[in-house]
Amino acid sequence: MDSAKAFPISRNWFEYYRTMPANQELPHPDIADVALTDVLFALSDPARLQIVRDLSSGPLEMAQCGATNPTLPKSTKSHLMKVLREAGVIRNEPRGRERLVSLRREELDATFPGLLDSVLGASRG
Amino acid sequence: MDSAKAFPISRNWFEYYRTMPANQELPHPDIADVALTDVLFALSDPARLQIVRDLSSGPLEMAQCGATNPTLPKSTKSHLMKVLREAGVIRNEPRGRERLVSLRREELDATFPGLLDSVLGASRG
DNA sequence: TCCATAGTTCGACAAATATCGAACCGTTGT
DNA sequence: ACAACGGTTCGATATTTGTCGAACTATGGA
Repeated sequence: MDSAKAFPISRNWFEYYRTMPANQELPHPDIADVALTDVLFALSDPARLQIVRDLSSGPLEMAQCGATNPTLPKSTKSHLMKVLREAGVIRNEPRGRERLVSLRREELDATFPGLLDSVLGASRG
Repeated sequence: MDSAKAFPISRNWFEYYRTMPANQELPHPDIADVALTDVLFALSDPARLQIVRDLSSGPLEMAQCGATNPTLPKSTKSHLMKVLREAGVIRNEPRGRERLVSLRREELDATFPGLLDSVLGASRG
């Protein structure tokens, strides 16, 4: 009876292992499937935009990304990454215990020419 | 006592005339006060982006803007315009009984070089 | 003078997003 | 082995944003 307690809230073994993968491959959308409005929305949040700026000079391990915001709860940060990832803006791949995050720059440039450049080039936030 | 009924819901004369101007000047933000994220957010909605595209070839009277969406309630449309206006993307000025809507292209280009071009140039939505 | 028109604001409600602790897992160092 | 670490997912809650009818107004024309 307490076997239910062994697994997370109201979830069987199958669903459990299907929905709780840590440090595993995360789904990335095909760039052909992302809409311009998705990208614009992902970039429209200051915290997310800051992450993108941090990544503009190269890939980073996730820990160094929001270095500007050291008190940011990790679940929140993870969520920001998720929005960016699902919008096709960043790639997030497991690297041992950590995760390497990078901009999907080439793909974005090919699909939305000049967009990332103008956003990153803007002096004001 | 029924003088209260003469004016809209629970509002005195002063507030009434302060908050209910139709076909009057609407406030436009100084371009120096708009953040990049505000612009990106305004453009991140398909309906709003469509309006911006409609305006890319020149000012339009409001009625011709969302011509793609003829069933759109006017209050909704007005709201879309408000978001774009408050983000500094469009100008909305009274023109007799109607309103002339236009892109604040020069100002935006000067402040966020290349942004509008890349967004309008994108083939995909 | 009166009416139809274009468009804003309000107000209430619906839907999408954000926030963050708790639970959890694989990796790595000890 | 095992505990600390980095990071995701869940679930609940708070906040923002979207939707749209109703009320309202100035304008322009009949």
